[in-house]
Amino acid sequence: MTMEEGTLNSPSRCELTEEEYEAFQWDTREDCEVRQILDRVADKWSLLVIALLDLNTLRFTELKYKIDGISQRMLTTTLRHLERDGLVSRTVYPVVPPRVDYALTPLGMTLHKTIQSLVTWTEDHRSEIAVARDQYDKRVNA
Amino acid sequence: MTMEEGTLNSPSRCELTEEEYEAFQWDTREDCEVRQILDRVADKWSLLVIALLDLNTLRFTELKYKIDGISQRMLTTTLRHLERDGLVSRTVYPVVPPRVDYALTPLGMTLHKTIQSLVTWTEDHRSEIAVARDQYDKRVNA
DNA sequence: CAGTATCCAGGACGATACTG
DNA sequence: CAGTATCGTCCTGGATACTG
Repeated sequence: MTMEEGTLNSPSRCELTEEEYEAFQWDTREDCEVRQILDRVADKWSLLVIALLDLNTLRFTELKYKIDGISQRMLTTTLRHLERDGLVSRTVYPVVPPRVDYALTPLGMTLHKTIQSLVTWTEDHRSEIAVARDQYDKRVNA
Repeated sequence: MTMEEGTLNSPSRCELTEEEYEAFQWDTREDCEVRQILDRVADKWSLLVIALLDLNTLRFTELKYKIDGISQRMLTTTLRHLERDGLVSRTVYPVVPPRVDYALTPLGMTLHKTIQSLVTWTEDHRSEIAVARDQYDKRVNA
């Protein structure tokens, strides 16, 4: 297993020999590129915006309406970030009143499967998590 | 397609007829269970802790050492949250000096594939993202 | 409609000191 | 070693008001 450069992309433990395992080290440096991108993608609002835009192109107000609890400011910020990263495209129509459409770029679309997997996991295990929380709280308050 | 209750788990657009698509609506309510869990799992530090523990059991200090930039306080907080959600187990050995091992629970282990998919995506596309950022910055500064 | 600008509160977070 | 406790800061993010 070559490891020219540190990486967050790790094999599962069982795929490694004892030696390989010992040698393996993640790159968790705060300034590393992967962590910066992860922070962006794994962001609370980004996740929701991407998932919604994967369903279809939406206007600013439509997004704001569909995402409960997001403020105008945070929606703007989130969209700018995603646009900067090339995940979302912004199309302005020169009409009055203004119309701006947001859509996923091809790059953004490649995230669908990944995000879906995260959401699916959450839905599949939410009851287990609820149980775990109850037990934990009981243990602590006892 | 039945939709007894709103859900974040959405099909891809192409899988829907026009009608189904119109009827489809996510549950993005702020207080919905799925969003709460997502916020936990998609958290910056949680992601790193889970991925590291997936490689092997670690002690408190080992985790702190391996995760660049995390403070003692945040590590403790993150671990407590993950423990509460039943993703991480905490084992205390009654020795001096104390020894506490953290490991993924079976539930936590089921997250491996998902998180891995996220990290892999990030690594696969980081150059594209870097290019997009450069272009965006140039456009804005022009 | 689709933002930008400004202000401000609250929580996240780091630093530090202390303990079983 | 593995925390807890406390304090102070910074920054996220909400509320509000204004504009092309």
